[in-house]
Amino acid sequence: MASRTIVRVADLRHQVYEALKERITAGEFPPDARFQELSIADDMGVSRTPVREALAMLVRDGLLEQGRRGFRFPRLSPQFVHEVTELRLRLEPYALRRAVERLDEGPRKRLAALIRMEVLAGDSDDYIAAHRRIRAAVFEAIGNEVLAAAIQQFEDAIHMMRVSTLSEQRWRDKSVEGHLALAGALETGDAEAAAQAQRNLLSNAAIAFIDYLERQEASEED
Amino acid sequence: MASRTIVRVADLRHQVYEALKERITAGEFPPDARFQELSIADDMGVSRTPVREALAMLVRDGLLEQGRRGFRFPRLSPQFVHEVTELRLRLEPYALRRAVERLDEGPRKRLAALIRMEVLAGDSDDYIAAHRRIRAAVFEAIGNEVLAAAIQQFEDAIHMMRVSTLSEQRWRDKSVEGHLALAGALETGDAEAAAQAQRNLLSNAAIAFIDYLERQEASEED
DNA sequence: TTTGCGTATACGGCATACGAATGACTCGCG
DNA sequence: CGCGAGTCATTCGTATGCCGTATACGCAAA
Repeated sequence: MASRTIVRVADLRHQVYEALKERITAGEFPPDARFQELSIADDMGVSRTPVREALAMLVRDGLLEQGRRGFRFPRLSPQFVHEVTELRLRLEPYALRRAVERLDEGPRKRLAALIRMEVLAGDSDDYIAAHRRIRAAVFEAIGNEVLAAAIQQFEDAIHMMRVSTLSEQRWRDKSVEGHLALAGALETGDAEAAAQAQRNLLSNAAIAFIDYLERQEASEED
Repeated sequence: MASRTIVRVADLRHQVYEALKERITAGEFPPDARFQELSIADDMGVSRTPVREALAMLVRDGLLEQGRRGFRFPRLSPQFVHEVTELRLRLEPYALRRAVERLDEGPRKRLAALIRMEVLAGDSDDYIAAHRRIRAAVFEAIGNEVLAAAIQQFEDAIHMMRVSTLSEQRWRDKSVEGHLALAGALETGDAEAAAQAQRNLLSNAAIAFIDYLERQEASEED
């Protein structure tokens, strides 16, 4: 008898969590979508219990917020964007500096090569996915899990912003440019240049999203 | 009929959460305590459901961790302490600088006065509680909720460390000294001095807890 | 005495049922 | 025709039961 691979299936709540998260970050839901325990449970063929717990996890991630009745998307205000950007500007350039100082030449060049490769991604969706992989690789290189966790605490909310901005070629170009600068700094081992490259990436991201929000608002009041 | 005061009772899960959190941060449980849904539910006279959700929230706070079976206290390793300290050193002095720059003279002096008052707290427990109130006041003064959230993400775990160290007079003295320096900087509006005072507080806290861990370890292998 | 296996029990994950509260809708009155 | 009160549908919060599995304990054999 052939030995069967034992598959340890994840908890239902985690499966529901992953499924919802994927659909949300893929932009499948309109901004005013409502998330109800029962309808999700029926859709997925599970009971409300794991759905409930999955929704609670998504709230923790900042991807949803809980009103009196049901769950909605949180409103991404310019205020929030500014506050997140201030935090990111405080942590991410520092993280890059630390990573460069900490990595040996080999891993450092490998990381740079990864960035150069990922950045070639074709369309918008590919690019956004590549963006995530780059960030994951970079922040793993910090060697400080707590710091990485602090940075990634708002990663999902930030991801939602990216979806809105990186679909435009011009912002994608800016982003590629910034990442190439980052890759260059990693190759040469220039910590300060890496930090500066990250600062530029962050500034551009904030500008792009604020711009998006403003146009959004303008088109709403017609 | 006399108009009845409307009391909005919080959800059971939040009540359970608060109750457990209070007991945990008060140090009522031994380090190897096990947290089981059923026994807690029986103790509090509720069902397992709200207890389940409360425990999940405590995990999110880093106060507990979930093994295959039940919930335990996470192990606070020196590694973790160093990582948290690195993050705090990155954020908190900056937050103080920002707060000083942002506050007008009135609120700034009120904050300083609050610190001077709280710091007089008598015994260890009072002092730890006062410590929390000071931090809450300071970080509210930043005016950046996201940044405050990032700082307070590990607040509960840090609180557990404080309980271990501030019970000793010598560390409490160091802490009072640091807070007085901070209050002085707030009064004069010296942002850089405030940041420096916070750096000192953090360094001492880390040294104190590492020292505690080492003695802990030494006394375990007897 | 120790190691390994088998069984018992305890505990957590999920489903489901029930009650309560909220929000929507309708009907009636101004 | 508009506004308000009452009713009804929805949906969340909590309780509880069942099931699968992890852990612990005891017994037997080496």
